[in-house]
Amino acid sequence: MEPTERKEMILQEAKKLFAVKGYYQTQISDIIREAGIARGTIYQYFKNKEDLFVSLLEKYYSQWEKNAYLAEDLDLAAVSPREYFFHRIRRTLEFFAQDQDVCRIYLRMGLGLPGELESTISRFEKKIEDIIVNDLNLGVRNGHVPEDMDVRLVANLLGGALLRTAYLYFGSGVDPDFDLDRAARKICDILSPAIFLPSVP
Amino acid sequence: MEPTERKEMILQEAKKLFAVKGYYQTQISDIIREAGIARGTIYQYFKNKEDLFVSLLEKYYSQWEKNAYLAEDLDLAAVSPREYFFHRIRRTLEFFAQDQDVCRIYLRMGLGLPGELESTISRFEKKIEDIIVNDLNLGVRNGHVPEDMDVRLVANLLGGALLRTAYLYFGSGVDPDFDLDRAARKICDILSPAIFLPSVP
Amino acid sequence: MEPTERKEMILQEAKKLFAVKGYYQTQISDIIREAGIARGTIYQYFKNKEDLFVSLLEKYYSQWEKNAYLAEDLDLAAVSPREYFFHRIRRTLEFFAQDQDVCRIYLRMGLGLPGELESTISRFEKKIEDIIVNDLNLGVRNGHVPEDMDVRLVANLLGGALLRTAYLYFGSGVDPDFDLDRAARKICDILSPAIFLPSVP
Amino acid sequence: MEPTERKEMILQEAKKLFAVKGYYQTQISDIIREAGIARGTIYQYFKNKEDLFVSLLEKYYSQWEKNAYLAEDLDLAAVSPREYFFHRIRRTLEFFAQDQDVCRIYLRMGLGLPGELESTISRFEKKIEDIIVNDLNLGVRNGHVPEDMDVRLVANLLGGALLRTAYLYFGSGVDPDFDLDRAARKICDILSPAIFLPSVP
DNA sequence: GATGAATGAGCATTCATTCAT
DNA sequence: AATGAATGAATGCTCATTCAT
Repeated sequence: MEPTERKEMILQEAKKLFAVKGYYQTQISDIIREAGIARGTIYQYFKNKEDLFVSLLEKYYSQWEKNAYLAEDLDLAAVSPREYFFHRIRRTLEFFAQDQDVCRIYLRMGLGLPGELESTISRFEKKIEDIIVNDLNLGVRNGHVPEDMDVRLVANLLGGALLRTAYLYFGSGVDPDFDLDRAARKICDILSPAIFLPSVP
Repeated sequence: MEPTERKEMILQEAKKLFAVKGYYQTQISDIIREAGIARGTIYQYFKNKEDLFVSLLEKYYSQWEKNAYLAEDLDLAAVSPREYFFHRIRRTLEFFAQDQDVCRIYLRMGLGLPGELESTISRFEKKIEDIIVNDLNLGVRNGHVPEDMDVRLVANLLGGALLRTAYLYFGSGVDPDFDLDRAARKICDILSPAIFLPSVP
Repeated sequence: MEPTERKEMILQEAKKLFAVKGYYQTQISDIIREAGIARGTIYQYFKNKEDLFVSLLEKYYSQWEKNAYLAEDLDLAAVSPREYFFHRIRRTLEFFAQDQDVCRIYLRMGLGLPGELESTISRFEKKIEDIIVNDLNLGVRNGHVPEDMDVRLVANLLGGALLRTAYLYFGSGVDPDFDLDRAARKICDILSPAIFLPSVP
Repeated sequence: MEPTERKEMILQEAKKLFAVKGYYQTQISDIIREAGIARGTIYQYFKNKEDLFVSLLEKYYSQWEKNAYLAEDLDLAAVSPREYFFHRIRRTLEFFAQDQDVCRIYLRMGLGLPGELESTISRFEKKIEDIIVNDLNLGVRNGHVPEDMDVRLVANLLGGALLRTAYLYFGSGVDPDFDLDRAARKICDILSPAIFLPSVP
């Protein structure tokens, strides 16, 4: 086997494991077992475990970067803004669709907490989704939300949007002067057109 | 010190550490040092490290649950759908605003990868944000996007929404029949009203 | 409760635990739980765990000593040697019969190895017993051993005798000049009258 | 060094330590110091401390089993019952003679109680031996016991026999209907021919 | 005397990394 | 380049003992 092939193969096996078990719960022993190589061999290709994981991230990061910027090939003058937006979304989905493992790793879902912890934290995320789904179904029944809405999808869009925003605002320290009402109002104003029928006040 | 106080104090110190260093990189030694207690004391209040972390998650989860459901006290007949939506958002932000550490832990930002890994993966998230910010600024200049838009906020809303959706679709296996175009179109249609001026095609 | 009573009660509970779980596997926590006392109380009556165990041993040792020497009250001139021997045996059995826990502790059966170890070592002792039982049954069938012999009892007598002798000879170092044949012959000569019918060569 | 040799070497060193200090008081640190290996090396050959001890027991158990059953090679028709008995005894002594450590471990003398406990419990065994020795010497002086008797040996035979029998009867619970007199009589009848001169009543 | 929260020395075990072959 | 036995720093956890109340 070519050295390049072998390095690639190790990365492949490591990726699967990291995606499922996360960084800490994936042992070098797991990787060499799956890759069918000797313990020392891994250190011929990677400085250490961290370097192996970074290589993985870098590899897919550069793939994604190429992919993401390709969107700029689009002739802005020729496509409508919505079309341009559509392509951005499509390219992003495309990137993650090619590899569920990369998806899990980049979306921090497989950082590897012991089983119980993982499920406790997932329960929180599931609950948020459920609450939004309930609210949306209520909105549909009351005629405030389009009947044909994919509520599961919208619940994820809204949940993802809100949680990320919370992190933006508070993740690196909470500003004591932060105006909660104003922020909530802004987010509400931005997202409302996406879910409510135009007639809704 | 009361036993309850002491347990609470340990949770406080552990929370700070877990938020900054994550689960694996936070050692029991760190916690006892910060809490100023003896090694064995932690095991008087918690079965083990995992139990301590779960207690933390459960504690804030139940706080959040109370908080989240309180929104249902709102008289649906009395408030407009948008007002209801606003309150949901406000309550969520409120929960995370009270504690940056809880915010980091629940949003899986502090699950603890070694420094280099953490920054590599953050770079990816920052990049996504930047690309969206650029696109939005372009939209502003071209008159497709409201001039007074808080682009940083919207970039986070969009980024969070899209990434979470990607995980929804691909996180637990990629369906070979998945229709990329259709999914992207749906997402685009839902989110477009939130960013484009009504006049944009 | 009187202090003396309380000390006695702790000894009672500790004895039961030590007999079943052994010294190391019996925790102070076990003892205070069974005795229904506080952790610190035990140290009011005993210097430490070791002292508690020693107190236990000493207590029964002195009881046994009294019991054993009482045999000397027997009027040697009045009883036959066999009667005297009988009384010694009876007194010893009597001592152990009064308390199975003391029996287990003194006979080193409950020194507390983790389950697997305990059973591995017991298997060895059971095996020895079985071999002797087999041999004796063979002897009965061949008419060398009395038909009414309690083979299980004799197997234990012989096994206990032999193993203890092995320890006498080799437990504190093996003499290179030790004459195996001579020793085995001596033991055989001593024990043979106890098992074989007088007619056996 | 060959892997097999190394495993063997670790077992050797561990055996010595377990024999002297017992299971609990023998630390992994002791073993690696004596074996001159690194801490982790032990876990390359044994799952854990318990597995190491079990391996030790199993190893010698199987050696003994082979040794014990070899006795059955003896042509029963060709040897007298006493000769057969002699060989059994010889084989058993032979097994323990080869290794004082194995002797101590199997005969539960090295199960490792802290120094003081060990000596307290030994004192009891020594005392029993002394009492029997005294009695036997008395018997010699009175002409009831053969003059050339090895009293120390017989004391150990009798002590071992009696103690083991006590455990047989009471170790796993004391039968309330147990007939002490009858049992003592039986034991007395069995052992008397082994010690008394034929003329003794 | 009694209590039980607090203590911390001590221990088994893990696992990324090395290096002689 | 490949191997895998050996390494040992690092870590979570235990449990007898203490001492302020």
